Amino acid sequence: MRPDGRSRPDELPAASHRVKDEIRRDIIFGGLLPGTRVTEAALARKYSVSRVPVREALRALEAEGFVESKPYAGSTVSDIPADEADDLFLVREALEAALARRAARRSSRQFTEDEQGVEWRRVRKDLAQLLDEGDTVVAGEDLQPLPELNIRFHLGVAELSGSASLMALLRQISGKIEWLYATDVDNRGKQSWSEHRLVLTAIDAGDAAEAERLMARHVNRSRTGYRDRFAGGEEPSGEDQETDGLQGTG
Amino acid sequence: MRPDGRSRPDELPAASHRVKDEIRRDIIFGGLLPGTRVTEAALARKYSVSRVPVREALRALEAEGFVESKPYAGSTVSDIPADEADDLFLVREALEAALARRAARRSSRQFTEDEQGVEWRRVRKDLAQLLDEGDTVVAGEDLQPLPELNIRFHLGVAELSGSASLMALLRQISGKIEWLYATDVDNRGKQSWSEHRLVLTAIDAGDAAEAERLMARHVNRSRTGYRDRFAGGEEPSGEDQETDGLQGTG
DNA sequence: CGTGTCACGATTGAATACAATCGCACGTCC
DNA sequence: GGACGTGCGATTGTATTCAATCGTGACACG
Repeated sequence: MRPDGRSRPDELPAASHRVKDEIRRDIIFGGLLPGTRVTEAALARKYSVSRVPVREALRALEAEGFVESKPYAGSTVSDIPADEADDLFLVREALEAALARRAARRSSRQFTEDEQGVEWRRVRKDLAQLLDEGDTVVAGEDLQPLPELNIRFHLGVAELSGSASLMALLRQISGKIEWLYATDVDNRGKQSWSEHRLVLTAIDAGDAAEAERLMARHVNRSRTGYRDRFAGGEEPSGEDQETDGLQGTG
Repeated sequence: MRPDGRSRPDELPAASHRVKDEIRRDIIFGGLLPGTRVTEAALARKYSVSRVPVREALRALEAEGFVESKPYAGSTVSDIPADEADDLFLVREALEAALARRAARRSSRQFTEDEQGVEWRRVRKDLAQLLDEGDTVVAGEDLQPLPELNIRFHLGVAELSGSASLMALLRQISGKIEWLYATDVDNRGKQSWSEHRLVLTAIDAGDAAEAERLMARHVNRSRTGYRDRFAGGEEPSGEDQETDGLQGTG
């Protein structure tokens, strides 16, 4: 599934893209904390490239919202206000529900038309391996690799959906969320991971409605889990119905 | 409100950013059709800069999903499959509902703390002018400038929300949607625009729930309008409830 | 002592120069 | 005649170089 971002196996990652992924990874998991200023020269030295690919990476990350830049003032790692977490989760729920639904629908169509089916099967196979890998981690002590596996799973489902636009959106949102509470993996990790297999099963069965429902529930549980743990119910935004529910007047 | 992206009035746009906005604008409104290959040299000539800022702009637009690049193969304007439209609308609804709610909540707090209130008032004032401008356009014959005004309004609300992350998400989604059916402005334009004033009124009143509801309804009407006009009900995704509705089990 | 000005180092923005890669037409060989 | 290898033009990727700007600290002045 190549959850690293690019999907073609034949393309060697240009330094610009490689650096971009590295920096983003450092931001989400590693030590690059919000607010820290990152200079192009330092990044260039760190990744053994010139400043040009670093600049391109920073522009891309700026568009993704992971860094903020001002002309002639440099770039700093942007910080996520914790009070945005709940909203991010709400958006993510709508997004991932759509992705799971599309993936399931595509799965049921995949057997007839053999076009690009090889690609689909490859991603599906990688996802299976990913699930097993995650199970091994969950069974062990050190849950530290779980957040990254989590992102890779969700991006894998997104890739199954076949929608590049929606997948790009997910990369932003899931990255931000994982970034927000990678520390909480000890609590939600085990149960949350087990839900992934359910979602994938529904996708395999081609049950779009079920896949959508399970994924929405999965994300929603993460949201409430996060809120109960960190925010402590600070956002009385209508709580459990994330949209108004009355519609169709148009 | 400076819906062009940068919010500080004191910063002069770097060529990289300027070119980025220009290209994106050309993609959404202008003549850059999906699938067309764009070479760096041509863009550099067109905007009278060197290739470097063009490359940075392309990397940013690639991250935003407006162009696709492969190493040593160049960049092409990405195309939005029409069948993603409905999902984009669903995500946008959740996103804009959150943005409107945040804006309203922030509005009610704005009078006490005078911090950055000047910024808020500036954006609010620009929005008022924008509404009037749009009304003038709607009253006239040529509705062509309406899509851009539409984006600017929604980005303005996003700016009122105070959340940079969510605003970045909106820039992608709203751009894509406006890109999808800027042609349909003749149909939905007039009524859709009138709804903007309602939303802004609710925000001014600080009524978070009402602002959220109105914005969600506004986006939802756009969605159904688009679906009835273009897709013709090809997506039986549960229709009018965009999420499962059962939650809170976690 | 506070304040405004200015010069300098550091850093970013952009342009030019060079290297690497791809697509394609041409030619050769079977 | 067709398949395959090759050379060249075009384009992208990267490095180097230079220009523009910002922040800061010293210093003179009121």
